Amino acid sequence: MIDSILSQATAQAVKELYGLDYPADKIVPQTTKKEFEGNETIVVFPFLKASHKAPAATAQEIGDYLVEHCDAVEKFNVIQGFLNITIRPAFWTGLLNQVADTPDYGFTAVTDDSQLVMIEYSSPNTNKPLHLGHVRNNLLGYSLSRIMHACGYKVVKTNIVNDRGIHICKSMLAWLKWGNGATPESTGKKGDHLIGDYYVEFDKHYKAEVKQLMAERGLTQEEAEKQSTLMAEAREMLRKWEEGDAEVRQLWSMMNEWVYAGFDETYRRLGVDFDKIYYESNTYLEGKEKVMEGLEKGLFYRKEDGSVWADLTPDGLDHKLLLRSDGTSVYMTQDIGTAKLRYQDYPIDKMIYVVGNEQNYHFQVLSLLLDKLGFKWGKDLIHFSYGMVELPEGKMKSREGTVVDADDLMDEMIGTARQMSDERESLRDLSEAEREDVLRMIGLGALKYFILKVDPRKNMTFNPKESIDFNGNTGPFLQYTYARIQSILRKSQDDIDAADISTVAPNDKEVALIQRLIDFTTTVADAGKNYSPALIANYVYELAKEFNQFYHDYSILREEDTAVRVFRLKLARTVGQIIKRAVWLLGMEVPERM
RNA sequence: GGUUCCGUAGCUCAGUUGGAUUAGAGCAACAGCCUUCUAAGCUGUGGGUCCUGGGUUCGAAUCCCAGCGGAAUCACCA
Repeated sequence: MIDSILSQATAQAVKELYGLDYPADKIVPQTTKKEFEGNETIVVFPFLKASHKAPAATAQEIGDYLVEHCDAVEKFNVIQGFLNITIRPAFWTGLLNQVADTPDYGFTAVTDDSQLVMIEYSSPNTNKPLHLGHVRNNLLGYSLSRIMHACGYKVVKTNIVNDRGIHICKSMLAWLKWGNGATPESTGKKGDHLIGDYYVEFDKHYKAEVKQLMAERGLTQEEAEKQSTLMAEAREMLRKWEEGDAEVRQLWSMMNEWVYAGFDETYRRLGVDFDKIYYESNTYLEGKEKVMEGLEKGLFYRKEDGSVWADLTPDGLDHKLLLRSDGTSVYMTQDIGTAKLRYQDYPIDKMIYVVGNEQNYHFQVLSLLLDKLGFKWGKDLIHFSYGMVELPEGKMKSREGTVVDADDLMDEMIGTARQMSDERESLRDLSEAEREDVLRMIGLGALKYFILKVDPRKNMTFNPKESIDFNGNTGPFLQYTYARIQSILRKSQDDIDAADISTVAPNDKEVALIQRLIDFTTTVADAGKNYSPALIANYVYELAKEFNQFYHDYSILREEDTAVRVFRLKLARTVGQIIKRAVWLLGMEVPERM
């Protein structure tokens, strides 16, 4: 808000002084560097062509104009082409009051006219439990949904569960062969882990069989894999499933239910949820119709063997298969089908797919195809593409047992939080349940922040041994800062909102904090525009750090001047409010004490 | 080979619409700070050819071109 005042005033100055129509929104004042006097800086280089004067002289003239015509400006100084403006103190306290009194500060309200954005994330397979890669996906998707909501969108969070296919049949087969009727109840295992175990079991036996075939009959690996009876059985099971074989379907339903129960628990612990869940078993046939429609319209073509293709060479891509020669659908066809159902269910304006960057090509193609097929949001669909999570040794391989399991990871994080808080006194007077809740927030906060602070596009390495830090640029640091602020407020005797702080002249550091609070608005907007939780994460860290550094040497509660004391308390409280709001956008919680 | 993305301190990362002599944090290392609001903190020291080379500009880690290095993808798999 101070920015827009200055932009407007400067635009007006340039217009009157030099007759230049320079758009106000192109003038972006920046916070002045610490080494220089002033609060906001305007760079005057863009105006030199109109002023026909040296940078310093131009800055001087604009500065004079601003002091005269703009209330907010107290004084200024000029260093070359940089106009450093000092804002009147009363303006800062006014701004602080404004932020403090706006409960939904930084957020845009959602109205009936708001656009609707659908965000797809998670999208697990039902043959194994969630791992670290899913965690990144889930946290990004969920945070994104909150950011979009804060930017004024109606948001529908959705999940497409890949509940059918050869991989599930492998688990089913292994369970039949070696399961001895094991259930989650009989084993005490979460359903998703139980199923995951049988998937691994299948792979073990399959590998052994292939190895044996190679040794006994001198086959190549490829030949041996083709002759594997286990794989043949799995395929047969898939065929039966597609036929609707009652027995297979029943087994399939039962095992999937176990998995869903397991997933639900993991999602609940992670703190993510969905508004609408689609199952691939319901959508995988839907796309066919759309493809046939496209074929009739001449958008696609059929080869002699009966397979259907899209020619995307005009768009710089390849030919893409849409229906196999036997008429069955492929991955792409399914996604078209899912899109069709979603479009029937919701008036979607914008669609975001949170899917790993290994599928960049897939979504490029999907976007073109949906556009051709007449989906209005097809062309602009957003593939929120994120990098892989790697271990120090390289990629995670579920078959080699090197995956970091989501449930184990959360347990570990909370365990570490417990260890670290054991010596702390601040939690002593809490009940057992309350303390557990705090530890949960801290452990998960560490995990969430660790993942979200990184630019999503980049691959990231996760070192399980060094695990996740609780010191420095971390979630617990933010939570700590918030908890400390709450502690200060608990101990203060002042009625913060009743006192008048308009007479207080904030010092440089206080001004810097207020400026940062105000920046929250633009940060949220930018995060929404760039789909970047990392932007929020880095903003809130800077805010918390600045607060900690500043308030560390301060004895706020012993400050004698009431107005100054209350001003500082109010500033602290507002910083706390903004931390809480910012962290909410990341799907994190803050404890009142820790 | 084609396409897309990435390359900043020993490590993990900020630096997104080009801006200020000295490019920032955290971790790790070293030196300090707990009878005063929470030490999951604060203060300080050391650590850099911003992958390389050109170009645009008053000004480039940021934009453009070329190259180098890494990742992903280019299936009648999902």
